[in-house]
Amino acid sequence: MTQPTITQDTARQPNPNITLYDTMQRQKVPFVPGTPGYVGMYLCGPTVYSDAHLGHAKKEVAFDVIRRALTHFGYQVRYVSNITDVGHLLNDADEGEDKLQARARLEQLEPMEVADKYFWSFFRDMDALNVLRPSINPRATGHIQEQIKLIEELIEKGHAYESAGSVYFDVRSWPEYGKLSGRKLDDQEEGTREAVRDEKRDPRDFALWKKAEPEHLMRWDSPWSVGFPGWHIECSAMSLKYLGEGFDIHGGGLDLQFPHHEAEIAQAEAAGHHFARYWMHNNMLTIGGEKMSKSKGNFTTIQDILKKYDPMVVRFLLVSSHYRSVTEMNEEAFASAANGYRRLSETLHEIERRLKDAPAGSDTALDSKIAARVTEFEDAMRDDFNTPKAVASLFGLTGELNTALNAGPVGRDTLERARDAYRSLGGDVLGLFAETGSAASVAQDDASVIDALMDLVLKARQNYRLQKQYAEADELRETLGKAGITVEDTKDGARWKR
RNA sequence: GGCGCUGUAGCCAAGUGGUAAGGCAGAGGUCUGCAAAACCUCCACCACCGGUUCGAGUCCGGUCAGCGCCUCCA
Repeated sequence: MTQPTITQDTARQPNPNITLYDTMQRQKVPFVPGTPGYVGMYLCGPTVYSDAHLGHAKKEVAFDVIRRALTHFGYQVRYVSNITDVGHLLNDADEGEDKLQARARLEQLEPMEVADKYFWSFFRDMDALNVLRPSINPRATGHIQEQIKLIEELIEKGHAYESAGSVYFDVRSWPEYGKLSGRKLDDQEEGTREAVRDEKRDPRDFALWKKAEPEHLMRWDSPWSVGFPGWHIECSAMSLKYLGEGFDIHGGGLDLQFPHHEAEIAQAEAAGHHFARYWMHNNMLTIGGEKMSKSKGNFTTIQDILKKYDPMVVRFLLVSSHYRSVTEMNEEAFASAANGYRRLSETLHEIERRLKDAPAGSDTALDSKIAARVTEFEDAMRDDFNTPKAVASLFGLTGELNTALNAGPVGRDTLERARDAYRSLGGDVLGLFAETGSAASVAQDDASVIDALMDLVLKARQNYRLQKQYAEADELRETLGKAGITVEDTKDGARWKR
């Protein structure tokens, strides 16, 4: 899998006037990074205890596109996304077996084997979807010391307390708790079971450190007990470690807004740190109007969908809706995406074919159309990363180019501008047009053999056609079709594709 | 119950008060030996009822329907 090259256009202004929707302020605001020219962003990554599904794909692709767009506009981006490999509890009642351990028992593996198994499968899926790897990919189990240190700071400042070997955040000591999600403490239900409630000063206090039960496998030494860190503390500790005080963007799924992100903020700020300056949340992926989720069981894993559709089609479908909108998935949506995406990529491929043998010169009228579409695309992305609008610009460009290509030869300079527009906007920014299909998997040697054979076959067919022996010509076309090869007759002769 | 969101054509999906982007599917056409591809044309009383306004999908109020969070979740 080749990672796309991000080209930096030094002529671009360092301030591209990007606006984004900040969940904390509940409105679109101008994006101004803390350090001019640089962006630090953190994305809550997966808990590696099962295969990723399409909901995870929406989140990963959404923030990947944001990262790519920021890079496109000239920022240097440090993208940190964690791996949660500590087995947190099955529910927030602070009781019971952890998710990793449960899975390990099921698969007859050590908890860390489970974590690594799904760690690798996660990146296999993300690579297929052309999601760029994080700049830094910290694992929670590798940062126990940092988490303990943050907990100590919180105890020292009077915002956390130890109880029976566990440590809890004291929500009543931090009035700002709830500011991200707009909740008041009194509104919240109490979800904790009786036994644990006794350990807490307030039922809404959440765990920073949990004392391990004897049967709990993942455990570390700490000043309070042999145990494991709470659910929320890793993200506070690791984002601050790798991005520093007051980093720019914190992202995640809308369903993490409360309690996870709320807790992250409280932990960091109560300890005296400056936390994220902008909060961005992607909306959910739905199926039949309902959120796709592990617990509902209505999920499709990325692995399963890739058996049916090209990963670029999946990605195209995801960027066809806005990251803050719900994305509805069904068979018709996938089929629609497959057909639409094919039209875009076929045009790009036709341009690249023509470039092999293009006349010198350029078409100034077409050049200005291309330039207008590039501007249109970039304006859409500047406006809170409006990918559906940006995709519409690509379709506009595609129609204009196909009209010109149908009309006759197009000059090399113009073809190169067109190709660069596709590769830069559709490729580098939206992450499309990565060659991952069967065509890319054919070895180079085989490809040249196939090319030679196809030249021969098409020449024979052309002879039949010239002699008006259409039955024979059509039979050749049908036979090739059954082998997965499409033959199309054009003004410039026949062409084929797999 | 509390907080919040959404309802735009058969499907997916944008939309910053000024006569509804885009894609897919569908219909007709151009091109072609026929196909295919491409291109052109056509295809929406914006859930409902009030209100504000010269003007509302867009703002306000209400009704209905659906969804999310408040428990693990992306």
